Amino acid sequence: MKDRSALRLATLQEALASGGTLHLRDAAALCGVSEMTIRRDLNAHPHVISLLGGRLVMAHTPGVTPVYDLSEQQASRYQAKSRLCQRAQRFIEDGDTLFVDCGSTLMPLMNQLGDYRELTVITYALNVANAVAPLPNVRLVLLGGLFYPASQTFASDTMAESIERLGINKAFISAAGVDVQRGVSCFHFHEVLPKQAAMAAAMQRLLVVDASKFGVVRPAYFASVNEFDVIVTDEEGAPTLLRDAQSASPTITAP
Amino acid sequence: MKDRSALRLATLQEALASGGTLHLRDAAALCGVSEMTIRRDLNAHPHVISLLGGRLVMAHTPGVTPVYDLSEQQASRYQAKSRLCQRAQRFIEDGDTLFVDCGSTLMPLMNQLGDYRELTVITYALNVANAVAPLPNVRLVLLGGLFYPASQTFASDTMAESIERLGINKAFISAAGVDVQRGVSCFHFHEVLPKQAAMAAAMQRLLVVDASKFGVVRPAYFASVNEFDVIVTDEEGAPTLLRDAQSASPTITAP
DNA sequence: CACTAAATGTTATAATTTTAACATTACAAC
DNA sequence: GTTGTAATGTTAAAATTATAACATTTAGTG
Repeated sequence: MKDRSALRLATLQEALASGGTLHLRDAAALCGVSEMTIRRDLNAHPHVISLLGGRLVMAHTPGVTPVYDLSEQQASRYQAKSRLCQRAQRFIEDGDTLFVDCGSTLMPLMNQLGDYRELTVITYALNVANAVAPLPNVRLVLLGGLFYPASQTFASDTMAESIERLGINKAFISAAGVDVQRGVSCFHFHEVLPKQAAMAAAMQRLLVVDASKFGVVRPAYFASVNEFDVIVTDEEGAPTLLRDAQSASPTITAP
Repeated sequence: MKDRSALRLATLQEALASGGTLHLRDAAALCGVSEMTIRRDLNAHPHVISLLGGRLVMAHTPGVTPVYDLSEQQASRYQAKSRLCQRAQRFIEDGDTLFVDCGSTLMPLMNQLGDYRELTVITYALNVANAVAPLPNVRLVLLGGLFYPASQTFASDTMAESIERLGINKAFISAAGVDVQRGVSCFHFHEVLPKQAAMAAAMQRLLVVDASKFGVVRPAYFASVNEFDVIVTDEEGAPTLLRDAQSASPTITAP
């Protein structure tokens, strides 16, 4: 008589598979049993569906597992990223076609895109695509290929040509390291090609990095500092720090 | 003094951006204000973050918006889809390279892919990609392009060539209508090319449809019934119903 | 500095969810 | 049928979360 429980779980799982939450009482009605039974089912298999304040959600849904490790320190870093994107946002105009790089730096920017009348976003990052997909005013172009979980991005041989064919207005590029002598770098080699292609195709190149990346060098080099038209950052010293050792001069935005 | 609220919201948004939930009390501590203030912030902007039983989650997280329309009738349909996919699953072998079509029909199948040792999934649907992305044993190839919200799929001119270059083992195709005379059809025209390309490239073509699609014709025709090697369905009468009017004979799986 | 209004905090109360304990029902073996 | 066991239902109490009302603080203004 253990099948019953499994069958109910399957029912609920399917009900939730298409996305959404289900109230405990609805779940009970759906299966024709009491709420208590559903609770017991869920307790027996906590990995499939989780109960969040009386509502059932798929356990593997990204964004359901609790976050424990939030120190004050991290909070301020989050705020920093948000402020960084607020500054970056000033460069966006209605009707723009934006290339949006991978990583978490530019995510706050995506949340602010709903305010515009019409935009086009081009990206090769799954998290960026997911953030933009629900926005009705944003046209989304995802550059596909083989998925790399580490960076949540796609990569393919033909991505460079695909990018060339697109009319990119502004390229928002993120980085894991920025050094005046050693250039701009990231962690993963498969990110290099799309970044370079986007920078080559774009009319304006904007590097968005918080101050913690300065003086850091990561394995995958992809550009020199003066290839960028604008550098959006959050450190006061940044302008002099960057301008010192170079002849060309990107606009540097910092408080 | 409205900036404060916005700043807190940004903080929380960033805290949640990496995925996870945050308890109301932690959120309050994080921002250095009372829980009540966080509640008020959230109420003012209900579209960014939603409060689920005392926990904050990103509102756009797939699987957080409530499901309202779950009648008994639909419950049985969900079960039907699940059973359908259980039957379809029998055709999957370890090491396979699968093309997975768009729509909700094949979603239950994605939840069962974690059981295999190694698989490759090729798709042009965002919801399929999101379901598969977290699985460590599945290699994901997403066919990119312009995003069509109605079907959660991508489309591009070069998709057909991209598919040709891939070694597809089995193509799992879904449909919105199946008629012996008028063929197999779907709602959106931009789905036709990828479906046809996948069918052409695949070694085995499997049509997965529940019985409610029989005798239905939808705007976009993409194949005739006998182009499929296998038809996975859930109606008892299906085998005779389909085999009657055709000379070629796909294997038809039904209870 | 006083004054106003908005923002935030505090508290009590209401509503909801969770837990636990015990009652009932359904099923299987004899 | 009887009996035993597992599954499910019911109910009350505990814990948590949501709401509302009012108190307090804060920022801006003349």
